[in-house]
Amino acid sequence: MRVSRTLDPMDEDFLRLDNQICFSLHAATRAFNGVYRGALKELGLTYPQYLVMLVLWEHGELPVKGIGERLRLDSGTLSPLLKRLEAAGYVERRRSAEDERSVTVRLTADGTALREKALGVPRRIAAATGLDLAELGELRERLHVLAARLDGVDPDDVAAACG
Amino acid sequence: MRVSRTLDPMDEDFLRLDNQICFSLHAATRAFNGVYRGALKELGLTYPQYLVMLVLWEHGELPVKGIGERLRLDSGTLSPLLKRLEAAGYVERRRSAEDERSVTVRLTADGTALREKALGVPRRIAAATGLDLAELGELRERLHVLAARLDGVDPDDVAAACG
DNA sequence: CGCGATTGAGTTGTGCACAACTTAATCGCG
DNA sequence: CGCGATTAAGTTGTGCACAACTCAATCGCG
Repeated sequence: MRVSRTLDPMDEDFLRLDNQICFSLHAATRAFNGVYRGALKELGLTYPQYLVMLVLWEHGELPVKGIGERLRLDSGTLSPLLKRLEAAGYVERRRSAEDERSVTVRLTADGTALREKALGVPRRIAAATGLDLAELGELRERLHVLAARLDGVDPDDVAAACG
Repeated sequence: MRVSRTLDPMDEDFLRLDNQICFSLHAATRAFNGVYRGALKELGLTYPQYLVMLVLWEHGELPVKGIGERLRLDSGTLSPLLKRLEAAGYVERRRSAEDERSVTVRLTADGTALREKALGVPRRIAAATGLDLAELGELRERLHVLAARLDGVDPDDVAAACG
């Protein structure tokens, strides 16, 4: 009963298009990472570390779980990353008093001060894209919708249909 | 002399927008990866391995360098990845006769056969995005332009302007 | 209250990305 | 031809993403 699907000549086109789309996304992300890498080197931050700092600059202080919710990252990724940010002197981690399971991450003076040096980064990145603010905003919106849609997909659905 | 730049109130807006854009791109890529992960599990492939297989299904046989050029990946990434694809029985690697520096990667019978099972994947992914072919094509084009633009940027330019 | 279920953080193991490096083969210029 | 420069692949080391797991603290229901 699934023969009609796997023999569909459209699938050939999909495979070709897929080649281009998934590669484009992959390549765009890595290109972005590369440009950020250059911009962030002087701050001593990697790109994911910069994301965490952005969140902390906005919220001041958050539990690890709160950072993870905002960046969709789990403790397996955040724990070592935060340990490195702490070693760099940009954040402090302290066990919460109310809930001993929770760890609160707070900016140090150095971490707060780093924001001043980071202010120039986004403008430079935006310039490198060659897009104006409106176009960047639209791209952001599209990617946001796409990510939300994909995050809502049941993995088993996709797996089941591709067996 | 750079005070006039770092005090520009626009930089505050850029930092906020940047927060959203770079996060959106990051999140979209990881969401895509997640959906592919589910779809590719039954094929025994990771997403980057799938990209390599797509290239090989199209070209049949390529030197490592040729794969790297098409996917913008270096030997540090490809060598171990190809070793795993070889261990899985999907490709063969053989030292080129004409140029002993080069290694030719070729599909095995299993690797070629795997394409049939992969044909159903992209359709399923496309469905998960909720976008039609035209929209996907447009997204691909935008990302392609963006990546090309960012790849062309001199890293030192960006670094210099963010000191 | 007491105990099983849940939750938050961390650890371990695998794979990818990339920088910096090594090694061996080829190229090309004098 | 000979030798320094370049090139292809591979290795090493760091950091991220994620799955699967541990452990301790908290929750919540009987």
